[in-house]
Amino acid sequence: MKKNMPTMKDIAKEAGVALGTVSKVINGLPVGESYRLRVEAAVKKLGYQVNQYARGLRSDKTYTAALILPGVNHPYFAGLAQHVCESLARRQYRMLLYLTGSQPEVEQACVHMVRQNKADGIIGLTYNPELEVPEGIPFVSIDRCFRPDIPCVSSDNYNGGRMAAEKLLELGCTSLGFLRVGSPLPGEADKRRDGFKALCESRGAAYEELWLNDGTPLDVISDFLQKRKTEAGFSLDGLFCCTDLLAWQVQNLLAQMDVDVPRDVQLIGFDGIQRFGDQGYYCSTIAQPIPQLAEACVSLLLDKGDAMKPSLTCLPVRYQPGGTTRD
Amino acid sequence: MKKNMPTMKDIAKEAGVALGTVSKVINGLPVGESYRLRVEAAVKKLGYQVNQYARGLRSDKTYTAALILPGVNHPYFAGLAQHVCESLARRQYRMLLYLTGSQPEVEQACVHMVRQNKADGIIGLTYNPELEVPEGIPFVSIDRCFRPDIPCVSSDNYNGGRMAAEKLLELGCTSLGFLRVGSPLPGEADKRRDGFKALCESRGAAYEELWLNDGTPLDVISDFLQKRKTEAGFSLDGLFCCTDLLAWQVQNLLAQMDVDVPRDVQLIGFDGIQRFGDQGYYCSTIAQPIPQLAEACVSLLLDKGDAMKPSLTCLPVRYQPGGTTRD
DNA sequence: TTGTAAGCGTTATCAC
DNA sequence: GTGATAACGCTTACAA
Repeated sequence: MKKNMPTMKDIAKEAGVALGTVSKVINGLPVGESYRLRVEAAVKKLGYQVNQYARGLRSDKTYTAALILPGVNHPYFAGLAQHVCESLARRQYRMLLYLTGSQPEVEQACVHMVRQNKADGIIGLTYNPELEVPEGIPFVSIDRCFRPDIPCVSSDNYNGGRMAAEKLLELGCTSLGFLRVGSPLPGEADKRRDGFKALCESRGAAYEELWLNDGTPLDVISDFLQKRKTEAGFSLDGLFCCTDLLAWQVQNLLAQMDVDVPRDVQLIGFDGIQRFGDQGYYCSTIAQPIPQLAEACVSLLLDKGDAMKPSLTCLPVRYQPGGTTRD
Repeated sequence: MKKNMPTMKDIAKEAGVALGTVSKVINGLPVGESYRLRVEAAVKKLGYQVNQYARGLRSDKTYTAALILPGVNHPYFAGLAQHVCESLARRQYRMLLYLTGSQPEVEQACVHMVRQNKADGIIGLTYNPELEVPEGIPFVSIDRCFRPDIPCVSSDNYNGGRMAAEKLLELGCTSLGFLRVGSPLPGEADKRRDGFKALCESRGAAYEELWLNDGTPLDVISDFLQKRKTEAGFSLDGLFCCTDLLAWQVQNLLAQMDVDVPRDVQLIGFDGIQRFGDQGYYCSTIAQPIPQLAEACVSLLLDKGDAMKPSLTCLPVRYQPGGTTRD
């Protein structure tokens, strides 16, 4: 493979100039016009490509960033991967993708691997609360503030929760419920509840919640819902689910119970997941601004201003009707 | 960043051995027991990590592979990315992800970038029929045979088409239709039609088709369906759609037309896409074995046997009921 | 302004 | 079996 790959030396010989001159031309440093033309011609003629490895070895700049995610099969993660990759590409960066399955040890191993591969930075959506991040390598965290010196980017979960409550009340609900299935480890997404609850209380609306961890059988949710079924319909008339996935599952459970959505209960999810990536929403939802989240991460990681980096960046969310509310 | 990173030289000094000895220990080459222990202790003490860039520079082995995809937002692509990444990780390889938006020039640019970054190989799902692949860098293609010397991996699309027809006939259909929206550029997926049609003909079943390119407005499909609506129901009683996405769109159109699925028409898609990645199918479908496809690609790319590489590897598909058929 | 040469952290080839 | 030493392709002082 490298056998046939021309090097700067070859270019220098072909163009009849010195090695250093070639390097300067490649890197856009000032050089005599006639020399530049000769070098550029030789580059084209031999089809020269810089060897990023050699460059990285020498100058500690690899134009590569690593994205660490639990997986890429879930639409939210897929969206992040897509847009982070695009944001990086816009800056001529390549993306190394590491998948962890949310296992703390794997997350840690990924960080070590990144160190080996000398990426210029890491964007990570991780759960390991004790993740060791070697200093010197820029790290931006998604949805999780796990160290004050590591900038975290997330949606404005708190306001998202508030918006959900506000919307449900605006749509005529009087008795609200919050359902949550998620990681037992704390994260920014937990604020969805806080915002929702806060608004309920400030408006004096009835509030109830079910807080579960990942892995809880659906039966538990089913029971919760079943107990609230009344002859006329349902004792709660507005439900906020912490994710679209949960909202979708709840929708199915309610359908099985002959509770009509949105007539008997109105439902709002969170995330803004679309079928097949772009074919419409599963439910009314608080949509996360995924492209902007991605761009914020990349910008925070690479656009080195001298400015102090905010420890938390919250991007505004947006209410998206999707058929499970009466609007 | 590198300031604090210990190098082999540091290890050698710490352990009081020569540089070459350290290298041998790191690479598992035979070395005196006492030396090995000393080196290993030093490695642990200083927290040494190999610099893959330096290694790559020297030995042209980077333990990195590139995956080139149109995007990662669509569930099929997301599944491929997920499983290719896992298959690579199992072999201690990292994955560089390049996204092209199916644009031929971008695809070509990605191939060039990979060359710069000296990946050990490329797995690509590309459309550019004239994609130039520099020799010397292993390339495995997904769903597209575009050069005889480049191994292609895909599902057994032909048999998938046959299975769809067979299943529809088995379920009582007598008048079958094939619907297709896809790239105008030829690919392995086109064989879905061939298999479907061949089985229809061999069984003497009525066959009809609609062959469209990406970007065609839904109205065209809608018109096609509308024309086949009869008083009693629908003039076709079995429909095979070339993708689950199309099957889902057709399902919606039929619902709008008050044609009942699966009562009036039975519907089979292709791909095996699940909602939220793992929450059940959109429709009855011919499911692609995505983990196996990924593993096949990686194996073909990295497991260098002296064996000749097959120019086409077709993996078996599986029929998956999903509510749009009467089984 | 241009050319020269010293590394960057590894691996691999030799003498010892 | 072990330890110098020369590459690998590039950047960057520094000298011409």
